[in-house]
Amino acid sequence: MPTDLFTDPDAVAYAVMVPLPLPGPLDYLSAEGLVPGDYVAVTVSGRETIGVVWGMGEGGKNTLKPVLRKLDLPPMPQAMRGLIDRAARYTLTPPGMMLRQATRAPGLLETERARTVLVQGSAMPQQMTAARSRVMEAVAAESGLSAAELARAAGVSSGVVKGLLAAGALEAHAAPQDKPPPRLDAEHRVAKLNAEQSEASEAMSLAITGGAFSPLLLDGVTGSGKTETYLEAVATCIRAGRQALILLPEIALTADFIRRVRERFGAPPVEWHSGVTPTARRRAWKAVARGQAQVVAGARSALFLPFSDLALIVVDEEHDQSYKQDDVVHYQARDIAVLRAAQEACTVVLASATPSLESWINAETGKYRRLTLRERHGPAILPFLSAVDLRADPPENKGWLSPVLVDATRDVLARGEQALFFLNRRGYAPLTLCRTCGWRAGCDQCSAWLVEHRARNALLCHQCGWREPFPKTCPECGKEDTLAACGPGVERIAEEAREKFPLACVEILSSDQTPDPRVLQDQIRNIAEGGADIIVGTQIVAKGHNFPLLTLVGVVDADLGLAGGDLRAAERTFQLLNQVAGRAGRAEKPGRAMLQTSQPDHPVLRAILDGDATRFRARLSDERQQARMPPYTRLVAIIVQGEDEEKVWTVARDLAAKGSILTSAGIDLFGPAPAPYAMLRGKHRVRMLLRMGRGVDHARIVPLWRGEVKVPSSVRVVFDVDPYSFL
DNA sequence: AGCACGCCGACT
DNA sequence: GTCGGCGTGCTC
Repeated sequence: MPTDLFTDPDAVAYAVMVPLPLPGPLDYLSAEGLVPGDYVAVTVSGRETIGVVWGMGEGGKNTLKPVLRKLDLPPMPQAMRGLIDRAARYTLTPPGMMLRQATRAPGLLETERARTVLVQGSAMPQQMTAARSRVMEAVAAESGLSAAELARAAGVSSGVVKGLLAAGALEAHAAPQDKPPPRLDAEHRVAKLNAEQSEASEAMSLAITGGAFSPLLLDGVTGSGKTETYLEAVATCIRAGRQALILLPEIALTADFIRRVRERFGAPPVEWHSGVTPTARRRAWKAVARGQAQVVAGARSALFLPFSDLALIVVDEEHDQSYKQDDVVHYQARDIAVLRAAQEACTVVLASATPSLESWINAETGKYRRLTLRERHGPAILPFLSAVDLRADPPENKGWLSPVLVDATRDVLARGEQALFFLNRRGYAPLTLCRTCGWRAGCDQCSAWLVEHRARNALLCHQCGWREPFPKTCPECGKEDTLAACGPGVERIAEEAREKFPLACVEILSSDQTPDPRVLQDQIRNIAEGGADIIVGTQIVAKGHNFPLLTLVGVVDADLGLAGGDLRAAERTFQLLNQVAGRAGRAEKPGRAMLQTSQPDHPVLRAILDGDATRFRARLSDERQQARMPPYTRLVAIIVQGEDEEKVWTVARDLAAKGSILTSAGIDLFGPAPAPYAMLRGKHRVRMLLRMGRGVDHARIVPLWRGEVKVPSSVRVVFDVDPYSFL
């Protein structure tokens, strides 16, 4: 790097985006003739960071710092830079934080070590022994192997390889250290599709080869074979030599799914999720950037991988809540997937048995093309659904399982089949109180009750993770044996199940049973294979796994999700209960699902029982339109938070005082009001909500408004565009 | 996001 | 008299 860069006639200023929460790119000097998309190393406040050239900078300044070096990585394509700009603008996030999502791989700044690989040489060996010809076959079959790997692949000693190298039959070459992922074969095992599936898969393939932005909604009932249908579209991408991305909710990214891809294409996809090790992460990122990764199966963060030639994005279980990221950056991966497909001019398939209202409306209005799978694959039929009216059939004293459900369970167990009791509530009891003085166990740091986990003899805060031993006496009045558990969690239902069915093996399936997802997978597999008679589970049982012996699902409290009055409560309950009910009878045996409820006439429960999803969504859609709610309008949720309650309220009130900026632009402002969790992890939280027509340019108005108020750094104002959580 | 600079409490 | 708490402000 020349020290006289300021006087170098070739030195040019470049705008470089860095992965930091800055309002825009920073300017640096370089004489290397960089182009937009080039990855570079720069210093920010004295620290070396990765950056991406975003455009030309403002020249003429003598104070600019130099670009340290250009990195040896394929440049970030224009489509990806466009995605980052647009996603940042829409979500009211600094663009650098979006870039951060796209550069989250270790070792990008380091120069990659070379490794020596062997290729076929020009000379022929004088003597061709059996061992030697095996080596030559192996080198022809798979390229990019080191000497040791080649010897292994051919089943010979390293001496044979060395001999061939000396004879010139093999030649050594320098290659990047990271081996490309195994090749997938589109013809490995082509699936036999039924008429409906073929039609859908052909429509997808046509869209892919068409080379234009095509959003598709694959609406297929549980068990209709959505996965094998879209995998045929993935095959089309592979045949075209292009790339495909399959997004799954983190929890559905299991060995089971990877196995299906391997069976179809003869090799596994590149994986990208929180469980991937740093080395594998670096390899995956580079393989994607170099166009070597043909198929990536990943969680929502995989959307920000630097694909060089993306032809298809599949968003499986597109309705799933976990696509909404709500930590550092707030975004809805399903929406970003559509945005990315628009940038790449490629196909995006949103697949679900219970599509989200947003996607359903987009299909109704023709924005998305709908592909429907109505037939359930194979012999399995949809479960028989019924409501148990808890007012007419109440559980006996101190229980939560009604006699009707208990009887049905007895029949199922007598046939050697499995029953599942579903309750979306971890722990033993959601509330503990003292019968003498009325004390309730609450978290000091959050406005939430502590949940009793009896197996661990502890009280836990489900918001911040606080844990304390279960008290022997009441902390308030000091009396013994006065603490009462109120309401059920899965542990308590399991206890009741063990009392009612002492001979049955009862297992709890809940995310907190084990911290290791692999152990959990093993546990699920063991249970699915008959390791339990009765399963008591939270919503993790709803996601993807097959339980072939399961023929009865009892939903302990079908009303649970309906309370709380949040926008999507009805929709979410509908999706969850539908999926849980769909767990029953997936193999040869017909199943039934019983929903315990005290409001059997509630429209959501009626819709589930009738199985008429279309009418349900039409009704929901009307309601939203009447109430001027999404997707007919856009919401922006705002949380003002900080440790100092007074400062938090001052900021909130100052923002509200400048509300005329919003109202004159056609934006309604609600609040400020204390958030439902008014305190979380020791931070006070005040909420505001903005509502506007879909045509309002929130990305222009909202920052303008926010800029009018001076916010001390001890208070944070967090924006959540299209919020899902209202806590 | 890090990180350095800057004013007010309990200590060798 | 100092060491250090984290509030505030900056990064081309």
